[in-house]
Amino acid sequence: MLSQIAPDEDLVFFRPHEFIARESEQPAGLYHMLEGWACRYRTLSDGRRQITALYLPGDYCEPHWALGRMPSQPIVALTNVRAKRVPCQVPSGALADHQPSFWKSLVDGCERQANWLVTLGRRTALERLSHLLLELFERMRQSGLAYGQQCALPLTQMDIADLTGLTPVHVNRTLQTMRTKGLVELQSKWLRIPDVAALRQAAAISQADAVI
Amino acid sequence: MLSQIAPDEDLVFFRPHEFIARESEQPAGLYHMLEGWACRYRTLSDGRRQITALYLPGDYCEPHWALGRMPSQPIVALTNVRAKRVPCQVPSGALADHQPSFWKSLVDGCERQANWLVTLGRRTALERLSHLLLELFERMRQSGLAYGQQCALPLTQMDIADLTGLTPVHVNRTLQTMRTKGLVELQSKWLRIPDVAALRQAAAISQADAVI
DNA sequence: CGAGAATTTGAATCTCTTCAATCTGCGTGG
DNA sequence: CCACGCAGATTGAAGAGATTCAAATTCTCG
Repeated sequence: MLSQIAPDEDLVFFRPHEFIARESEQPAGLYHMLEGWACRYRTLSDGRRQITALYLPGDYCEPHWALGRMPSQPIVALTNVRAKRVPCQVPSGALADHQPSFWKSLVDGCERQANWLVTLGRRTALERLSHLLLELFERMRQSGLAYGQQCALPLTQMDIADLTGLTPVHVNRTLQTMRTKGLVELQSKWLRIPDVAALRQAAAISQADAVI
Repeated sequence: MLSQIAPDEDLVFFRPHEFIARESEQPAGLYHMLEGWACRYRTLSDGRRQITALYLPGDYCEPHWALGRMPSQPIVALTNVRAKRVPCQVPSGALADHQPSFWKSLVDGCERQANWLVTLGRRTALERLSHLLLELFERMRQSGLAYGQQCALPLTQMDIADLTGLTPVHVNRTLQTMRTKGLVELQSKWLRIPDVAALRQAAAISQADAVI
């Protein structure tokens, strides 16, 4: 009984590169991200890697587990991560008030994936990077973690390459093009978007579309 | 009362190219596919198109709608489609026996998308086509619609291009390479896979991985 | 301050795209 | 029954975007 209500009982921490979940291993619970970033990915036998999801503060990692699934792709922390662990089931009982954010997390994740399929399948390098930076800024903003037109972005260019399906070298070159055009300022893990409308145009997103 | 139990009341049909759902328009219901194929897609302003989901017999189109979402991408029939329309909510009451297949459809769709992110982001044309054909064959097989090592595949090369993020021309050339190598036989909307193991290898899928 | 990680730069190469033309299969109508 | 028309499939040649490999530079942190 006591263990059920002790608040720090379910607080967990991860260090960068530490596994939060391994493929086909029952996770210890569902993680409600409080701080830090994590990602889901797959590595092919020859080393090619693709990141398939990014978990930011406020996200559930990973809603599917509550529907009786095991992780089909590993998840690692990208930064220091602080999270609340909750039982691997759809929030109910005392946690029932979490239901809305749980379902939102699940469906948002699905829709983001559908959008990324379009980006990876049909957009150019410049469009992919624009799309990624817009999405991340918007997600940070919605979590109250953006300050004006800037926010933290704790990814290396290699992480960005694995997100966008490009090589690190090409990410670097394209980022420089974008800086030259005044589309973004990105340095030392900090992102600034001087003109959101211009970046949206570069992302080949019609003004009407949602970013996330 | 009567209308609730009349069995053909909820049977609906669509013709090729007919919209099953439009972006941001409340759909008439959830469609449980009985026969035929449909797809979800997005078109960019300059005409580039990416298909983001394929609905085959047995699939729910589209589980998200039951969780209070509107379609974020349009859905059209690719062939003649016969489907059962059910209310836009998680199956309950008299339909409660559909719950397992409903949740499975939802999570399977998510996992397929995650796999496709890897394919679009990191795999070559030959690997993408191999992956697509394997997935489709496996899904048809699980629905009892495969015969030995063959099944129907009612897609044009242009559809395949929009699924794999390639151009129709390149799909054509790559398909010929695959035919030459004896990896597939594909003609007049009919697919035959002489050697599944060989095709899996071509898809850069380790033998342990699931296809879908 | 030193060492490893991350970023930047250059040159050559390759995969895939683009544009254009031709060929094939098939249903319709004369 | 054959001609026509059209969508889909096929082929060729040239070009663009991204990759690869290698090396140099800068950053970050212990």
